[in-house]
Amino acid sequence: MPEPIGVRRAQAQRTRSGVLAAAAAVFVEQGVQAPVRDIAERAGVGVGTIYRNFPTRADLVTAVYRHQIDTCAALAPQLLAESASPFTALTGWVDAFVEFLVTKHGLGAALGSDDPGLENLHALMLDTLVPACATLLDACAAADEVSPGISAYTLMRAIGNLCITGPDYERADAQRMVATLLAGCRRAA
Amino acid sequence: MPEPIGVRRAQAQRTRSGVLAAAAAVFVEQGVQAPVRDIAERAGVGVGTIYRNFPTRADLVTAVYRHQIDTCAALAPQLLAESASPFTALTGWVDAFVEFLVTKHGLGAALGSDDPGLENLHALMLDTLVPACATLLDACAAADEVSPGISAYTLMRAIGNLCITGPDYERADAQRMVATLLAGCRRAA
Amino acid sequence: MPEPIGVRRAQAQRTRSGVLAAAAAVFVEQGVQAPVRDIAERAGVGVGTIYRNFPTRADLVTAVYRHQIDTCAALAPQLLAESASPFTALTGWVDAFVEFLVTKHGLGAALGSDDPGLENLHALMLDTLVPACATLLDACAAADEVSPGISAYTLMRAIGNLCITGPDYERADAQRMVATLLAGCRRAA
Amino acid sequence: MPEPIGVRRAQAQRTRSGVLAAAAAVFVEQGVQAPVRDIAERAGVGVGTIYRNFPTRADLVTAVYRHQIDTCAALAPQLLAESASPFTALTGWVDAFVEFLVTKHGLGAALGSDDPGLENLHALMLDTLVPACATLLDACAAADEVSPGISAYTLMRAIGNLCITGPDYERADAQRMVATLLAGCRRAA
DNA sequence: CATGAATGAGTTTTCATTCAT
DNA sequence: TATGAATGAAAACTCATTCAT
Repeated sequence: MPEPIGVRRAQAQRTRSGVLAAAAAVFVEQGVQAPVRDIAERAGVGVGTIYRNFPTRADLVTAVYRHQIDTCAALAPQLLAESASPFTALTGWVDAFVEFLVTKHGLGAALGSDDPGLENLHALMLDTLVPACATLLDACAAADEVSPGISAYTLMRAIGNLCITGPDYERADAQRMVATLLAGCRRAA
Repeated sequence: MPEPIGVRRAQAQRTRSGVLAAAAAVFVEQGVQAPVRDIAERAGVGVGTIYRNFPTRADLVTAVYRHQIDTCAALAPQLLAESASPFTALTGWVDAFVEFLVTKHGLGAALGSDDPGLENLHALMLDTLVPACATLLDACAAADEVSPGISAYTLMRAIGNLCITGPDYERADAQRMVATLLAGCRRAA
Repeated sequence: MPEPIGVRRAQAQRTRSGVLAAAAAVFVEQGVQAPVRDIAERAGVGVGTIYRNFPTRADLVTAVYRHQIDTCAALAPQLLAESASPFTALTGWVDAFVEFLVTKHGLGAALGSDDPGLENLHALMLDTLVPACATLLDACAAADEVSPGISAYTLMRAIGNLCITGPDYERADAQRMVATLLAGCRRAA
Repeated sequence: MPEPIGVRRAQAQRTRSGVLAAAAAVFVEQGVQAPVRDIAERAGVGVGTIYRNFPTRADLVTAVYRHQIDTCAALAPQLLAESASPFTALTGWVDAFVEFLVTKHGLGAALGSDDPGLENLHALMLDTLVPACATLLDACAAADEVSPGISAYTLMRAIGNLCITGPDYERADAQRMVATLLAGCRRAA
């Protein structure tokens, strides 16, 4: 009774999705360094399955955040088109980015980490988020709203760092500091 | 003459200093979570010596940074007295703080960590650095140079985070972003 | 057919049994505080396997002795039914208990230990062996063959202690002393 | 200024006594396996001093208990002379022995241990306590008060074991069980 | 393809013991 | 002789990773 290939593939995809959802949840609770076993248990699969689908931890981390990263990137042109000024668009976009970061405990640290295994995530950022942010920054610079000397990458790393929360420095604090940083960018213009 | 205490004490002090130096170096390379054994090897001592002098990792981390923290704190009143304006003093102090942070890779992360073993370091900051910074912030607020809504603690955590460096986000980037953050504080005034 | 579960489970069971056998042997030689690594080596498994199957030392100790403890407990009602007098039944049961103890060097000490990790074993005794012994003691007391003032728990602890053997105080000595203790119980009646 | 030898020797003796007192106290609290450092701290000396005076742990343990052992041994002929019957003398002597054992937590276990380092203590028992006890036992046997088949050594080991106390099996329980054992000896006569 | 038992390297931590002073 | 800093072997425990089924 040879199974139709499509069924298998669909099942495999479901497994993969389950792992991603579990990993996302565990990352929120424990950070991206959480034990593989915890993720496997949460997903209801064996650890082997995790390793099959995501040979390295970075692969898993990357996959977990790829969709949200893409969504975030896509927001840039949309905001630019809708907003009254480029800086307003930038502000809106950064708000969304921050929201993304503070919801995923540990990702900020992951972005700032020099763990060689997290290169993929870095690459993903460089390839999608940085250009998106750069578009906005360039528009702001063109409108003379921010200094042209600030690179999108550096700004995003800074924002990523500011979003590393903890006791006595929580979500709201991170949001305020990022807003302050943006204000500093504008003033520099 | 049961013992020439002075000699022994001097030797012990030398050992202790050697451990501190080794730990500082290893922290720069590997962060404050570096294996105790690595520090012992670098210091040329047994692990037991580390544990004798610094029973917990936090004790070691704290000791490594205590002197510089104290120095940094002492700088605040001095700058306030010398500077043309409170904000200039604040800027100068933050420069020194950043210098301290970027030199000690991993300390920024340590400050932001919720690792229970790092409470001592937290306490040290709260007890010395935060009041020093608060003095400057209060002076700035009194001179209407910054918004009164920014707490010294939050600002320092933010600066600490901004100083988590890595590939493509290095010392100079951190310094620029901190300056931008400060500019944002001023603008808010 | 994602997995032939039965085979795996059987193998796991075999591993578990092997660990139990190895632990039993090592306990005889070194006592229940023997290094985990020694047990792992004797069993031909990694230490991780021990920890997987028996997260705490107490879990392992308990598992090693559970079967024999249950068997011993089950003997009590049987002997009571078969024997000419309650005291004869008690004597027979204590013989079996002693046999159990002297075969497992170190268990007597384990029973007497206040090591918090051995609570499980204590609990196991209290839940199974003590009631079994109490049944016999009560019957003896009812028949006026022993003094009613002796608690089953205390008697078993005493017997456990008497069974801590060593050079110049071996199995036969322990047996004789336990018999003497029992004789003392009877005399008190 | 050459010190008079006698002064030095007296000082050394004082040190030795202090160590013995400290060791006795620590043994009561932690058992004879207590860390050497704890004893040194309690005695207010360095660990080196302990090792100088008592190269092995057994030397220390033995020295700690030697005086009391001697005292206990000396009690035997005295009780035999004073008592109405040999068995009464034996009972009194055993009471004293038990008192000695239950006051020194861990000594009972030490007596029963096959730790090769505790041979000295064993030897001390064999040389002093066993003969003392044997005198009493022999007298009892001669008076037909106990069975002649019980060796003093075995009886003392048994008593030592019965005196290993712990939670739920305390001093009073040990005393009762020892009394029961003695009763058993008598009955056997 | 999925499973999860097994592995063992890596880390922390404790303490007996030594030895320079 | 006394000191106690230093040592390092020993033991516990964790978790990433492999692989037989």
